[in-house]
Amino acid sequence: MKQPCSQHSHPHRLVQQPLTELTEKLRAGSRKVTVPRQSILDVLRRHAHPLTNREIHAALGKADCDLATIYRNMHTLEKMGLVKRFDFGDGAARFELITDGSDHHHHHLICRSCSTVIEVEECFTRDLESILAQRHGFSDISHRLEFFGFCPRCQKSQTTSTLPLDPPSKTALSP
Amino acid sequence: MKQPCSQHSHPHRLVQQPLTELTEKLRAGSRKVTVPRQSILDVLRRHAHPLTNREIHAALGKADCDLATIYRNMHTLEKMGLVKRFDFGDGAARFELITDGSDHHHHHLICRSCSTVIEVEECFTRDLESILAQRHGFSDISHRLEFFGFCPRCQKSQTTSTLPLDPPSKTALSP
DNA sequence: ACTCAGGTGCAACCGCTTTGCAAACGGACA
DNA sequence: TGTCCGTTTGCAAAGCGGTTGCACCTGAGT
Repeated sequence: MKQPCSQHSHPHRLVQQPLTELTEKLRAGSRKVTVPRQSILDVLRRHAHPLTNREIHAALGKADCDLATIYRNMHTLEKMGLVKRFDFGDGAARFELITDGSDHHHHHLICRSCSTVIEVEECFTRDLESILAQRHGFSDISHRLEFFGFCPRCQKSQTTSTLPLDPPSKTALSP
Repeated sequence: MKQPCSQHSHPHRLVQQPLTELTEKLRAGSRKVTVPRQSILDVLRRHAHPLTNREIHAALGKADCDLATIYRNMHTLEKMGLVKRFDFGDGAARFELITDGSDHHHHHLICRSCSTVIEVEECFTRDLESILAQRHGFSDISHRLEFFGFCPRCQKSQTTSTLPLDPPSKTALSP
């Protein structure tokens, strides 16, 4: 959440910067390049892992906008292929910027205790998808796949306490 | 939702029936074999695919109980290993009975349009799990995997109409 | 039958998300 | 630069899945 000097220097040039391919895509869809949209894209560009709408909202800082605006924009950006939606199963949608224009299919390994996120490049399901398409006549098959476990740090802190064997956490993510 | 003659015959024997291993498991966990619990298990036993809490509630029929009771019981039953929770990504948890006592790991192929569910036995992710455990030091790795697509019937009905190419459905499930 | 931990119904509540509406804004065009 | 129109925004209310506190009820051991 490091923010560049926001109060004093270049106050009117900051928002103009990300006029890259992102804004071009927006215009191509007869979508307007608004301040909230640029700020949201900027926040996502500065974060490696998927963010919830609330996290985006919190990270906006001075460029604050309504939470409803973020929800609406994430739908728009997703539909335009600028952003990808992930579901960690905790009831809150998460979003990642699609940087290079191509999707870059990947999954995540999430700590059930501290919600640390690690990107997973491997995906063995493509073959299975075509098998399923053939066998059941389904088309446009896609999948959702996420991994859950306990990260090294949380394993240690659990061992010290009286490790609750059954449901390891109520507050954090669980599959 | 076929219900056996409920009004006139054997009114007090109907509920007694499912005293199988299920109820034994309940007792083993110092859990009581109550009418709502039996009814819920009975509903799940009559359905092949995962049901939401609302669907279970609707299927209860005469043995109606509060929705909150179902929510509470699904947690209990899940914790006791009688029931398995699935997440199709539409915000509502779904539950399947674990019939034979063993988990029987599987996934689902879900139609994005009509929500038809097909069971998928294959799963290639076990190897990947151990790779991830080694590489990142995570423990107790599990995964969530579901497939989405368009079933044969919905493909046909789409072709007749002016197929909306982008977001195929707003009401149904989408990954 | 007595007793009590566990379970239920009810109603209020929580967090994430959507929506209706009036005002504000972006961008094309004159 | 000014006008215009469709898009977007802020605000507030509501929808929806799920949880919780509390008083009452019930299953099951004695």
